[in-house]
Amino acid sequence: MPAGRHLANNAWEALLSAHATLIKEFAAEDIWGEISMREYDVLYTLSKGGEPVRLSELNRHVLLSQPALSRLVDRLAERGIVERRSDPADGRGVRLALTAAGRGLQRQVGRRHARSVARALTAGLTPGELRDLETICLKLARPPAVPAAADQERGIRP
Amino acid sequence: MPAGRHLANNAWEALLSAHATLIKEFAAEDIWGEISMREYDVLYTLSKGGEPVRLSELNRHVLLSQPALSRLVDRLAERGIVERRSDPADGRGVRLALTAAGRGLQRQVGRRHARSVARALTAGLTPGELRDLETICLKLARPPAVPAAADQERGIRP
DNA sequence: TGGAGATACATGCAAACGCATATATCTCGG
DNA sequence: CCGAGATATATGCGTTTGCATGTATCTCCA
Repeated sequence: MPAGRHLANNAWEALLSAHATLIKEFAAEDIWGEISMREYDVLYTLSKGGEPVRLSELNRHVLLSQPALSRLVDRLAERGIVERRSDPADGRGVRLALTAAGRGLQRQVGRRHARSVARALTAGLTPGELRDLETICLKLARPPAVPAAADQERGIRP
Repeated sequence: MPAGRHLANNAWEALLSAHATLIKEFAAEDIWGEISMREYDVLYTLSKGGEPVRLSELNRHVLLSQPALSRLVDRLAERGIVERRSDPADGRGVRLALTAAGRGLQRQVGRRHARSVARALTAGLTPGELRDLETICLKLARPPAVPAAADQERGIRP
C-alpha cells in the first residue's frame, strides 16, 4: 500500500467538500440574472479561451456530457448569446464565439461573481494559502497523460 | 478593491479545474458497478456520518436539490440499498441508514475508488502538498456564517 | 394554549441530462 | 486514390433534475 493513501483520500474529500460548499453558496446568490451557473461556466470558458472555441475543447473544461453540452450551446445560440459557425478547416467541427450580447452578459455576471468569489475565499484564507491552493490545484488539473504507464498496466512491453 | 481578489479568483478557477478533471477521470473508471457516482456519494456520506442520518443533513453534503435527493434516496430504498425510517423524535423527519447490502456495496466500491483517488492524487503531489490541500480545503468547507456582516450589507444598523 | 410562521419532506411537471447511436467528415495505409 | 477506422457533433429516448408548491409537523409567543 502506498504511503500517502490516506493523505490523498483525505485531501480529495476535503476538496469535494469545499467545492460543494462554495458552489452552493454561489448558486444561492442573486447575481445570475437570466443565465444559470452552468451557462455562465460556458460563457466564461469561451471568453477566456481565445475564441473561436471548438465544442470538444469546451467539453474538456465543462463537466457535462458531449450531447448535453451540444444542446446547452444550442439554447445559448437560439438566445443570441453565442454563435455557432462551421469550421472552414474541419467540416465536422463547430467554432463557437460569444456574440456582443453574450460578451456583455459574461462581463456583467462575471464582475458580480468575481466579487463573491473574492469575498468567500479571502474570508478564510491568507494570500499565501490562496497561492498554495492555486499551485496545487493546477498540478491536479493537468491530465496525467502517461501513456507509457498505461501500456505497462495492460502488460504491453516495448 | 481587496488585495487578494485576483489571488482568490485564480485559486477558485484552479480548484474548479482540478475538480472537473478528477471527477471525469474517476467517472471514466470501470469501478462503479451497479451504482452511479452520485449514488456512491450518498452511500459514502451515510457510512461516514453516524447513521441514521436526516435527509436535510445529507443534503448539506450532497450537491443536489432537496427534491432530487429525496427521489434519489427513494430509488436506493426501492433497490434495498438504504432504509428510510420515520424519526420518532420528529414526525416530519426521515432517518436514513444503509442496509447490509448497502454497506457491502459501499465498501466494495469504496475500496476501488479509494485506490483510484490515491493513484490520481499521489501521482502529482507530495505528501506535504496533500496535507496543505486538505487543510486549506477544510477551511473553505466551513460555512462562513457571519450574519452580522450580511445585515451590514443590507444597511441594517444595530 | 392556540394559531401564525418555520421546518422537513413529498409531488406535479417541464426542462435538462446521459447513454446509445446516427451522421458527416477527416486521416491514412496500401 | 480508396476504403477502413477515427474523430466531431447531432439526435432519439428513457431517466433524472430543478422549480414551484403541497402536506404534515414543529416552535414559540401573545
